[in-house]
Amino acid sequence: MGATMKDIAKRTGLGLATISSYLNGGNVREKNRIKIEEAIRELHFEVNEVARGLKTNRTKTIGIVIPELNNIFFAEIITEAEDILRSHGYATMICDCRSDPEREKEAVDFLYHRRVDGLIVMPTGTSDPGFQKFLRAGKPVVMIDRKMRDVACDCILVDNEGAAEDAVKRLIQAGHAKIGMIAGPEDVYTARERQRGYQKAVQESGIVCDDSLIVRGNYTIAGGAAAMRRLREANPDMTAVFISNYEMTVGAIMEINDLGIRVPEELSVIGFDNIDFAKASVPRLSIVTQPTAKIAQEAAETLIIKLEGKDRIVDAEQQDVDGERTTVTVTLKTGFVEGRSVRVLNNKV
Amino acid sequence: MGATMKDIAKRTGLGLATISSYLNGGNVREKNRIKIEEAIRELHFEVNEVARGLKTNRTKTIGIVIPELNNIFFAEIITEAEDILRSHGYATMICDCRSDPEREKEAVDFLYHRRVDGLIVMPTGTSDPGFQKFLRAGKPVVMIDRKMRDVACDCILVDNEGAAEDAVKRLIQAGHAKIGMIAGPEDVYTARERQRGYQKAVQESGIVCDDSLIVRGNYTIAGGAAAMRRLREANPDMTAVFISNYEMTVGAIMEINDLGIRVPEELSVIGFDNIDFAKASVPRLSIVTQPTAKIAQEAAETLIIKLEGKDRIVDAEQQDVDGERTTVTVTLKTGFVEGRSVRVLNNKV
DNA sequence: ATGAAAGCGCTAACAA
DNA sequence: TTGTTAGCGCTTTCAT
Repeated sequence: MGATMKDIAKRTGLGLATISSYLNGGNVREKNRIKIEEAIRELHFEVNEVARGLKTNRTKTIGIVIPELNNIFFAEIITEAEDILRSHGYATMICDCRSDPEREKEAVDFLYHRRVDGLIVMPTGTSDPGFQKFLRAGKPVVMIDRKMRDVACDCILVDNEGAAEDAVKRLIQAGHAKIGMIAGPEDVYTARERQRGYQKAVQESGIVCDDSLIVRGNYTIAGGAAAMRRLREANPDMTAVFISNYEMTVGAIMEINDLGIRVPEELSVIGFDNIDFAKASVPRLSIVTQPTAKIAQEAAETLIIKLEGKDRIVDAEQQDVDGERTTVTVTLKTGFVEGRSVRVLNNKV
Repeated sequence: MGATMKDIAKRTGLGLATISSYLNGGNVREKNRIKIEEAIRELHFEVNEVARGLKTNRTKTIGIVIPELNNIFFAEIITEAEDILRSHGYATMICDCRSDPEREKEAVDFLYHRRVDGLIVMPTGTSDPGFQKFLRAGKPVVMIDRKMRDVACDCILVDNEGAAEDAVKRLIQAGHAKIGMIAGPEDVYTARERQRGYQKAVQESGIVCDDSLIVRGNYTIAGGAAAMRRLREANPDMTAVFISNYEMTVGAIMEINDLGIRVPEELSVIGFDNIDFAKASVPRLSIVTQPTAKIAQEAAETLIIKLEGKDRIVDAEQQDVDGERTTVTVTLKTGFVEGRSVRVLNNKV
């Protein structure tokens, strides 16, 4: 349908190589450059990336594998990453594996067949769903939000433990001694980290440390609401609660409203993610925020550097010899947005 | 790196065509089939889709263009569509244009260059960002959630007007006469439709129809909260409110809680989308639901049928002569999930 | 700086 | 059924 380089060559009377050179930023005589540009315009020529990909063995396409697309935190990262990659000429193929390791394997395999140049992933399962295959083929893999010990690749992490620890310490500093936590699923990496942060803060401060103060939700709105209720039932005298993801924060707040508990007079609350929700809450919620844009940016750039850097063409053998390539692990700091949901107990507000 | 068909041919002593035939479901002698399969296994052969795409001029890739990825309604549809398409062997390239017509154009152009086989889009702008180019090239475009008069393609819509009308009529039937609406931005197609539904219901019933009863939010949580406040201020005697998207529903509910308004005793509420939120609300919220999975399914299937159907190879000329191809417009019914947020005024509860 | 020609991995005539 | 061959549109030596 569309015009090809051949057409441009014919039209301009130049050789194929010259056109190719022009297209790839090579040196072309001024006179010819003009002719070529004219022909391109007239013939509506557009490079066929597919053919180019076949030849160069690079598709200029990045695969993205995530647990859930309909989760604001993930969606925000993806949106941003896609934007950056596209501005560098890379297309993205997104695969939502619905937190299912089986589907995750399929997705990775699918992307491998599609010959994507690299991968950005937020792993779901515990064992490698096929990332090694990419690495062995010299294709970069960047892991987000989570690390896997048996896959040596770049990682962009968030200091989840530190974030939780910091949040809980703020509560402690404000004079709270009986602090509940709505934790996430045990099999989720970040959930474990956040819980560890809570425990660290609690233990270091020597305040009440009771198992009944930690209730596990499943990262959903309903789960957060149920957890809040159980937490309150088991600990009527609890003065503060830390909720460890967005959906559960929404659920917990709804439950708090329903129980008629006043925030922060009767209960202090620190939530997670989503500043929009925090701002709309009354009183405005204090929350831990994750640097989604920064995560995406780091991930995309790490990938692009590996992709375009001079060490791009790496021998599969050589990597095996090395045992591991130079990989980077970036741990980003979380933020904290102060609201009015934490009551200061030990001195006047 | 990977083995090619040639390698398989050499290994088995067969010709290239036989291998190709096997790969594409052709008839191959049992004996050879086994040999081929063995060779494929041993050599870890995998079809190079890029090469195949070059030859067949089909990339087995679908482009998706949406206004916002971090919007649950869109994300749910995309997730589902991606899943279906992938199960049919199609990869999806998703472009988030952030509700910006300019970016939308870029995205469509980008996907065109990438030679995607078809498009699923939820248009943002008012003028064609380049869909015609696809249609002229014989590539199907399926529009979701919205129609554009100057682009003749398949459309999967939701009966927004009917949904709003139905919701408001439920309130009227329950005896409410002063019903507020939190409407969406004026330049959003679905927002206008929902507003029209409200107006229709109100007018037909001859109840109070005051401009101050419609307040426009911007489809965000904060916008919903602000709108709720204004609505209440302007109409202290309003007994019911209809909120026309999910984010604003969250915001409105928060504001209602903050103002200490009891639902449904003092105010009846009908929200939109997201059943999770509705369920976790206390009292459980009555909401209009959109059939996201069904939308995705219809869109994906419509596309696949066009793609694989016999009328696939359509002449550009012929289409122009026809003026328009056979296009389908499907309008899906919305659902309604009954909660406990609507008070019945005219008789006992 | 430019041209000629080979070939990336596959499909699809056409022959056998 | 199977093999031979000619491209798909591009990049990339290697000459010129």
